[in-house]
Amino acid sequence: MDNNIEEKWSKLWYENHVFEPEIDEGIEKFFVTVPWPYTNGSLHVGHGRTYTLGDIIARYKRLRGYNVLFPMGFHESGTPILAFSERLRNNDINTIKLYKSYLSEYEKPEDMDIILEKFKEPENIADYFARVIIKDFKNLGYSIDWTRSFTSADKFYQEIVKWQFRKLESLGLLKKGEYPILYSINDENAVGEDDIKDGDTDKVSIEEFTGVVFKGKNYNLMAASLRPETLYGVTNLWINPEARYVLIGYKNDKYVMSYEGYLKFSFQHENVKLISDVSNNDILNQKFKVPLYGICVSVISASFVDPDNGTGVVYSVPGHSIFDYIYFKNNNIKNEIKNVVKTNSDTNVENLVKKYDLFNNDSKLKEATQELYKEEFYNGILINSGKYSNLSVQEARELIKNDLLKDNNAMIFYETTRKAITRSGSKVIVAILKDQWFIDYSQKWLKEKSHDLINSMKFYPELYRKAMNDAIDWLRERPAARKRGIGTKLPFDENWIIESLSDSTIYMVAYTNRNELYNIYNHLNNINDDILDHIFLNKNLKNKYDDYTMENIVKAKNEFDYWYGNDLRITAPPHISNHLSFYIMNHAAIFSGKYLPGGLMVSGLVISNGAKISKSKGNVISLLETVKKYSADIYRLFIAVGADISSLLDWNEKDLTSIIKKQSMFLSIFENYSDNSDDNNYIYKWFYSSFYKNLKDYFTNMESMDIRDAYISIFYNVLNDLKYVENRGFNINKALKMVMHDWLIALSPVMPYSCEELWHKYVKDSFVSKEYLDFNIDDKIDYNILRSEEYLSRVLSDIREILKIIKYPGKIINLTVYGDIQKNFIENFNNKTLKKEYNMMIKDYMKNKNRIDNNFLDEYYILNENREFIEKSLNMKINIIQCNEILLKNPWPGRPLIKIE
RNA sequence: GCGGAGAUUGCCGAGCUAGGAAAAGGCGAUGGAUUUAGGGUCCAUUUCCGCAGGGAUUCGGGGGUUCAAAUCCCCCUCUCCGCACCA
Repeated sequence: MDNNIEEKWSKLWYENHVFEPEIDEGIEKFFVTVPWPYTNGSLHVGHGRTYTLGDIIARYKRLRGYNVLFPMGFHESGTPILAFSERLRNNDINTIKLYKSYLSEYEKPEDMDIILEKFKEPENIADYFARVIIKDFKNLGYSIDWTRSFTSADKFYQEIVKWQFRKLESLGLLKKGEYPILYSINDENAVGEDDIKDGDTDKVSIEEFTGVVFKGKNYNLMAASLRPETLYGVTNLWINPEARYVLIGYKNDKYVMSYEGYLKFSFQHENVKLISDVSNNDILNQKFKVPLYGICVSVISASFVDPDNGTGVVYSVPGHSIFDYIYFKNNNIKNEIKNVVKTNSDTNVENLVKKYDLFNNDSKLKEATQELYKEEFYNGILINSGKYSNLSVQEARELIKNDLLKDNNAMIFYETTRKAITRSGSKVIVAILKDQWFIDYSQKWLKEKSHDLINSMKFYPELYRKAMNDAIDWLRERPAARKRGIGTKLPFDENWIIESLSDSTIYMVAYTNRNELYNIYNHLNNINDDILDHIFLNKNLKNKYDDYTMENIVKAKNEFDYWYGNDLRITAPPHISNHLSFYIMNHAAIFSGKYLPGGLMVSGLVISNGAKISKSKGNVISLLETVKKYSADIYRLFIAVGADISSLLDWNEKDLTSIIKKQSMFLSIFENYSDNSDDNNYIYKWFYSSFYKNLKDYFTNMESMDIRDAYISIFYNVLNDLKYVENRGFNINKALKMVMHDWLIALSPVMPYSCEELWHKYVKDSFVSKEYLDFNIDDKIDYNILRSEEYLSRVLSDIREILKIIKYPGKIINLTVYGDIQKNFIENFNNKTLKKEYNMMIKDYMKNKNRIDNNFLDEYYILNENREFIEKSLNMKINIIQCNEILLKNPWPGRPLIKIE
């Protein structure tokens, strides 16, 4: 199908408002959504799966007679667009390269620099890609109602987000608290994955250390540890002889730690004061008391201590730390080594040192440490640890940590899981945000409501219902606002921007009445809560509004009442633990009854040529490129039949080729069509029945969203049937003519362009995209005729099997079909009214019993009707005989006797 | 580690929910047909054995339940995904 045809229909659909539905109380509505795309770049073949599935379902529901709303908007919230724009402003080479590659799909080379220049303003990136994505989606033939489109940066929409947050607040779901974040000291800003060097490939996260306080005469030492449960095994403390240590004041007490540690600590606690530097000798000359345990230990220099990890002070547990143990042995330190954790295995410090030969080869040091920690964490029991003895390591760790914190013997110290710098080269640490806003998803009433909702929804495939329920249980508080990024200002505190996933949980409501809300906002410059309460929650208006506003309010409410409930939302698995959970929980919190989500479809991931799609693998294939190269219908066909919805779909040339072949076969059958036949044969009746059997299977499968199976029936099987008619020597045009009308409608959800073109050429001058398909087709299927054809092919295959085994060439085939004798025998045998003279048939009957067909087809007639076909297929003559005697070896229904001469 | 999904033929993948002659469909391979240059299209074959439509063996490994197990139950091995503030 050439691009001109696609363009033509795309334009005509748009001009004729084919996909812009209006309220019609007489018709049942169906409201389907897919997540709005994020507009920081162009889309690749993987992105297209969800959107295409959405369109296929929208189109299918339309042909089933539903009033279908399939809208689309754009997500512009969050930091990535901002970050990309900033990098362009900084002339970052990789970012420029990336955006040039996006632009090269759409623009002439000479225009690119001008556009790139504009991208230094973030909103231009968002606007630009929203525009090209619309173009991509139109090219793909999506039946989207673009008149209801909006973005998360639109002012009127942000009124809804604010309303939503005030609702959450009134429900007691908003909270404030402390929260650790990744932070750049130089930039004085929170940093995300995008801001960190190699942040996407080597993830940085936050680790919680226990900063244990060792009391001394003049000041305390703070040693940050991940394993507070080993406290009773402490033999000494370590500091680095080369590092700078400082004395700090905090909460009426004095502490010593490395300078780097102090910097981090000061971002995690309030009112931390740097007093002075402290000489290493001063520290080394003192003893410090181990909390809880109570003994005093000395401080020893150790070069392996990293001043930029934790506090730069480490407590030494040679019994359970391989680093400490090796340093003990290498430096001949005589302190007693104490064991405080017991496991049943041989995995302990000494054995691991031997196993990996760590004294001579420290390359495996980290690995061995991991192995030890894992073993002790999961299987360890505390010993020699005072009142904590006999507790499991997991219990003891929590308990000791809490006991230490309670008496100010420890403070929480956060550290990054690896050393990280931003793209601009400044250091990334963990800072504590005061007054972080959270949405509290941990509340029981909300979890219960959400589970109820999930259990009332439809899931495709079913397995995601459990995944969804689990995700809801696992969710706790979620930070819901950030200090920067594109988005809506938090209504209670304008210094905060609502976080980008939290501003997109109920946005589908605005698809129903986008234009009216837009009007109201433009007219009033805001949208009061009482208006939105009225429209969305059916509450009474509190204020008086002018006629224009009232008109829009009434219309907006009608639209919402008619369309809402999002009947089906389609996404990918990575959304389960975030977007979909928020979607469900926010709806459960705010809405009820028919306005709650109706169903969820989760489609598997798309890979490309066997590998995960990523820039580094070089297998990113742009959606636009694909459509240009192949065609929208080919892409859509691949999405529909390439894999089951739940399984992963591999985009590759080989599978694509076979789909292209099938599609061009389909097109050429139509191309060669002419209405020229008055031929009559039972094969046409068979084809007709078989077609409606396939259509019936199509309906069954589409109703349960098994799109692949549905299209194997209606596309592949029907094509094969047509070929079969042709191979049998009959007229393919006559067969095609009988089903063309219904076939094109049924295929149109997946191949809208081809079907639209063929429909206009051969059927009539209306839009196939708006045609309905009759669901009641049972009376069009003649099962007897389908069985006849099955019978025929079974006989043929039996004959072939025999021919294969016998080595001599036969000339004539005698086919003896069952007669009245056999029929009567079966009936009488079942009724136990068998006469004596038939007894000799019993043995033969029993032997073949489970292969006998109990539909008594007129086999004599069928074989005679198809005599020519059989003879031609086998290149042999056949004799057909109807049996009328009692035999030792009988023909039975479905199993004629075959004798080759 | 926890939670989830999975292992079927040369390969990709159905079948498993409701147990009843395993191998749908596709790709690849083989043979044949076709005035097919080649790619194309069609027919057949593609676990093994078989000179009559038959038989045997198979669904990651090992047990069990059952007249009957790819399917239900238990154990083991291996693979993939998620584990949080990021769209």
